[in-house]
Amino acid sequence: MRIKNYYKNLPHKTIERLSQYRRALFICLDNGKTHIFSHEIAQIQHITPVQVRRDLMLIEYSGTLRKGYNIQDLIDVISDIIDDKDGIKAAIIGMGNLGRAVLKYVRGKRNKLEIVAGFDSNPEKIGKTFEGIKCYSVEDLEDEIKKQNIKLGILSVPGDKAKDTTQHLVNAGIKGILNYSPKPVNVPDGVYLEEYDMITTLEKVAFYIKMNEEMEKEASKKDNPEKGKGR
Amino acid sequence: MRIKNYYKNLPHKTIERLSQYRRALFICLDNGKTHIFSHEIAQIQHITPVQVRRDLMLIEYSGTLRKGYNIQDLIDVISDIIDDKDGIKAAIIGMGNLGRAVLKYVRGKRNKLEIVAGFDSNPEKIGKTFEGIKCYSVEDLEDEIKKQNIKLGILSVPGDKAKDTTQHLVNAGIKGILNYSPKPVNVPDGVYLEEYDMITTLEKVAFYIKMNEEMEKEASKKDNPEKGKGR
DNA sequence: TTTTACCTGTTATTTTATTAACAAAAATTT
DNA sequence: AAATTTTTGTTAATAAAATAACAGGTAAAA
Ligand SMILES: NC(=O)c1ccc[n+]([C@@H]2O[C@H](COP(=O)([O-])OP(=O)(O)OC[C@H]3O[C@@H](n4cnc5c(N)ncnc54)[C@H](O)[C@@H]3O)[C@@H](O)[C@H]2O)c1
Ligand SMILES: NC(=O)c1ccc[n+]([C@@H]2O[C@H](COP(=O)([O-])OP(=O)(O)OC[C@H]3O[C@@H](n4cnc5c(N)ncnc54)[C@H](O)[C@@H]3O)[C@@H](O)[C@H]2O)c1
Repeated sequence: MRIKNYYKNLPHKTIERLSQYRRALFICLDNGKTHIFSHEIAQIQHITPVQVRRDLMLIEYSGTLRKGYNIQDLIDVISDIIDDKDGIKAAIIGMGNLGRAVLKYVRGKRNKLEIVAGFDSNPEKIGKTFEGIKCYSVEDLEDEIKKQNIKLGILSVPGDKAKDTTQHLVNAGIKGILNYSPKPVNVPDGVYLEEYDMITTLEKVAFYIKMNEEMEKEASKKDNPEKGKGR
Repeated sequence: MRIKNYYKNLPHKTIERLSQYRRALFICLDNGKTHIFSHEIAQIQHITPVQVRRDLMLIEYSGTLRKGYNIQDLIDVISDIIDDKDGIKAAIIGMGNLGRAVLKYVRGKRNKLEIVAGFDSNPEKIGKTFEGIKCYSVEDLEDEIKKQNIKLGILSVPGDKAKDTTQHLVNAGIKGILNYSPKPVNVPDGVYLEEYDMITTLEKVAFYIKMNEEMEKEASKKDNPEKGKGR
């Protein structure tokens, strides 16, 4: 029991990092490497080597002393943990700029996470194929989700449509939603929700830019104290 | 001193939430509301009312008992803290699907965070205008960044161009980078870096979908214990 | 062969973040 | 006018995450 399900107690942050490690490992593999040290992974991910080793300890993966971790092995172990054995099907609702950017980026990258359908309300888009996946009418949303057993919905519709669309997804029995629309939505218990807003990320970067600048200004005042006297 | 700079000690998570609160407050203001309770903000953001009140305590903003917080006031207070007084200019490097989606979304939404230029290597895009902003050649990147005093770079170029482009941004004296390219990049001290990968977010959602399902399966076994005996 | 340098894996400690508990005050009800 | 309800603001307690400390082992160097 413990052996089988230990990953259910993994910290949320570790789950995120495992996905990031795997991405980094794929890149390293492409570059012809076979082994990697914790400090190398750490450098790529901008974290500490201890953090990496601790995460790997939690998933009970061991490397070789002085040789590091076997990249392909580690990819397999991480995949075992974070991927669903049978794969999870996803759909994009709202095939605009963002929806298509997501589709293009994700499509074909992970074999256990497949985008199998798009939905839109615009007649010009309905029936068309984008990156090899078909765009359905939102009117068929509930039916298609059920029929194709789609569990994950990626929401990229305009803000004023977010609430209704979410309701349809929930009605269809969706299991998780990644909401990129500009309005927060609500889901019932049992549906996992994640929301992301680029403006928040941008504002965070802007805030720390401003803070760094102010701290530099203060530091230079200390070097020339006569300049920073008046108060 | 303490009064002037207290926000430098705000937790990182609080900074993120302040941006999210402000977004929610804008929406409420649009809906004609003037006041809001902590539990209402909490409900929108899927967090607890205590979290909200604690954040507001940290920024020393007080509401009115039994009336809640004045929305416009609170927006102003948050803006004072997270916005730069003189505004921060940003540029998008890589005007593809993603770059244009970002541009379209962010453009004009925040008056202290302005996207003022795009850059691309594709001759068909260079010189064109998207959403009212001009697309320059990457060859002019360093010059334009310096000339226009652009401090924030949004990276949405293909992965194999990420490293070089970052170097150019750093050379030009950029202060912060938001990297959406599929390869992690490195920056020197003093440059604030944030990276975001949709696949990581998707994989996280997929992981918790899988976990929820397995937990439900186990729970139903407990209800029909005879079914789940064999080990 | 001994020493040194270099990594891993784990436990202990510290820091950061969240939640709980509760006092105080204003509006509302009885 | 007393009691009740509702909501804020703050301190105290808990939980989650990150970092530090270090033991132990292996390869390479001396
Ligand atoms: N969260 C973020 O970081 C972020 C970033 C960029 C854009 N956005 C937001 O995401 C949304 C999509 O952005 P975009 O640039 O692709 O916009 P867009 O206008 O290009 O695309 C929206 C698409 O949704 C379709 N649509 C409209 N109503 C619909 C409905 N009821 N059901 C299904 N489809 C419907 C439209 O036909 C269109 O194709 C916008 O609301 C935008 O504000 C969010
Ligand atoms: N992090 C994420 O969540 C995420 C999501 C979607 C896409 N992506 C990635 O972001 C990048 C952009 O995605 P997209 O869908 O817009 O791709 P795209 O191909 O539509 O856009 C890339 C743009 O970059 C331009 N470009 C190429 N080399 C350049 C250079 N040296 N300097 C400046 N511009 C250059 C191209 O001309 C093109 O306009 C891709 O690498 C994609 O994999 C990341």
